[in-house]
Amino acid sequence: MTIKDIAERCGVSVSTVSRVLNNHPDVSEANRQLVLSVVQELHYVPNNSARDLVKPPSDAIGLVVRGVGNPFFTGVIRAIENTCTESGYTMVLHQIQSGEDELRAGAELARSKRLRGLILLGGCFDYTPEQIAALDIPFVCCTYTNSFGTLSQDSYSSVSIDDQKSAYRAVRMLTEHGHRKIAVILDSVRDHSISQLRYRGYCQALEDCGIPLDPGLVEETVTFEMSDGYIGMERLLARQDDFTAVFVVSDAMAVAAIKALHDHGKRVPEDCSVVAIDGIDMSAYMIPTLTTLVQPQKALGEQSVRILVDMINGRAGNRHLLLDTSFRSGGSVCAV
Amino acid sequence: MTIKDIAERCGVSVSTVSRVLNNHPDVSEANRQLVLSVVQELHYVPNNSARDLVKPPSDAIGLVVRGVGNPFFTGVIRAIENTCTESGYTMVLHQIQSGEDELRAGAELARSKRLRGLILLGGCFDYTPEQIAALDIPFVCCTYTNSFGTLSQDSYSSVSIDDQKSAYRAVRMLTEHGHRKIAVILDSVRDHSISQLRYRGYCQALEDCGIPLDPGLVEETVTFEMSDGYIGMERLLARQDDFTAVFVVSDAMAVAAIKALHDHGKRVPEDCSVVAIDGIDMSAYMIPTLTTLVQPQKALGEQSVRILVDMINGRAGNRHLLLDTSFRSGGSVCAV
DNA sequence: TTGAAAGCGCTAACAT
DNA sequence: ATGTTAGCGCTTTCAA
Repeated sequence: MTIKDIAERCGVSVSTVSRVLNNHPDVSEANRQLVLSVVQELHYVPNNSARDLVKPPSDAIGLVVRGVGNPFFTGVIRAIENTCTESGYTMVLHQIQSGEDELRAGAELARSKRLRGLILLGGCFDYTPEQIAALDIPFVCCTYTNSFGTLSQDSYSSVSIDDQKSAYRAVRMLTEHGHRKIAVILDSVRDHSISQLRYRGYCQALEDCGIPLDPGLVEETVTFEMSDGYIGMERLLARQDDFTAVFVVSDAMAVAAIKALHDHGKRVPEDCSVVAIDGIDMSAYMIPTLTTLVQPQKALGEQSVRILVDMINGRAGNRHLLLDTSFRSGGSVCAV
Repeated sequence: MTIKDIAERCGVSVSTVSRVLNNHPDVSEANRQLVLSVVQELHYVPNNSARDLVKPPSDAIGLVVRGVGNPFFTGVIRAIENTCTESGYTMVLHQIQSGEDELRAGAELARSKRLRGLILLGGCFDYTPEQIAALDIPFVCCTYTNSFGTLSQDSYSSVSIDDQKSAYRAVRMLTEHGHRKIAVILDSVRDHSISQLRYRGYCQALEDCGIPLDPGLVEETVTFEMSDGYIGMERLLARQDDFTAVFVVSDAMAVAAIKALHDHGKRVPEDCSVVAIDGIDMSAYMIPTLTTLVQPQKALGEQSVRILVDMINGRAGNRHLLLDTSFRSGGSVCAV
């Protein structure tokens, strides 16, 4: 079932059919109706691959996401979608697996869909110049930067928070509440991940307060999943339970950690204060509300699109935006 | 940068380049290496649209999702992805907006990607035969059925729970705990949505228990968002607060409703019991744990793929699977 | 082992 | 207003 079948059935040429399908003006009303009715009747659906192949660069912006299910991404994706639409662009979302290479995926998407620009969500922190060489359209790293890579600042754009600083703030907030025994839960501290950056902030805060780093209070989990937040806390408690506060690398894991504390007879915040970073919707509905440093999801998405659109239009080059987290004071933290 | 550029640069024909790119055996090792190195050097990336256009039906299964951010979908998507891979198929995820037509999107995806089958997640409950006519590949509705439509059973497949029955079970569980004043929070009860089905179960349960339906206890929200769970509960409380239990249409909204109860000085479950349907990850980490009827996310995804694969292989025709929800007893419900 | 050429479905000149 | 035709980038016969 192609445009040709429709044309034959109507007794017109493929161009006429194409014109009708694309709302071109130069078609007689009679033919327009005829084509439309046959399209209906035969249940014709266009082949977008063929269209993509032949159409000039559309006004499409690609969004490559690793893990659409990540609750923190939800708000960011929505903001990106809305801002794209407002700016007259179409967003094409492409989800990739944990093992996949987002740059490769992005490059393929760019070619196929003739994208004008690309936004990467949940990518790696350590690109090399060769890796991004295949990308011949502007792109922006959303919610992360090339902290561990060798990219020059002017070869890519990014919109993110300062992860190390935010973690620092979170932990300092705890020390200001008199906490000295502060545990931390995160996934690997040495794989160039977001955890590594946030761990740095944790260490820095302790150091600035003259608190020695206690390896027994550092819990490294296998994954970033909620379940590992729970397990991590259990392992922490099994090892030593004299900490009065814990900094968890993400809201989701913090929620699970709080549950683990509760299940082991510890009250939050009386027996243990909990602070995290992210500010996902759900954590605001916890009882007590999770105290956390909220990433500006909406702004992260919006600014990513704005920077990209500016680049597409040649109005500006690569830029890097470091957005501030906002402190959401919940009930999960109290003074010692 | 096309395959032609590579060919010219290498001094070979496009066919040779294509062979290398597709790992065909009949290429001399020398040429293979040459092509590969030039591909590297020029950062060539293939155009998938052109590939899709010319390749025979791949082993790809399409997944059209309305709202990837929906936490309930997360587990289902993961199961679908895993089962596709296990079965030797590739999953292609396509996210659509609330206003978009999932059947149309599915049909386009099917043509473009030469899909073998389609899975719809979060679609409408009221298709007509004409609407599905454009779909010339097998498809299965995942987590919903055509309850309000006019499709014949053998014209489509589905894997879902019995929403009405599950709601009935949830409410009966409350009545068995002695509750008579039972409120309900859901989005529109008359838009052919999942809420309408679950509302029916609620009404049926009340009727079977001889409890008259009190319109003041029925709270219809505008959206399915968490925030509306909170607002819904507030409106309910403002209207009359003598109910001892509430049935909420989804876990996410229930979590928010519990927060609203708490913020208004009501304890859960002592002052008000709460039960929901879904069983998202997060609700298991609530304090108290949310009592809910858990949808078998993994099975929903797995079975959808199995049915689809059976159809693709001609091993079976359209089927309908009604999976059971499992009761998760949390701490959000107690006897009057 | 290689290359030439047809054609996938579609759009957009260009011609009429 | 309509038809003819040349590609878009790629894979795959078919010949050599």
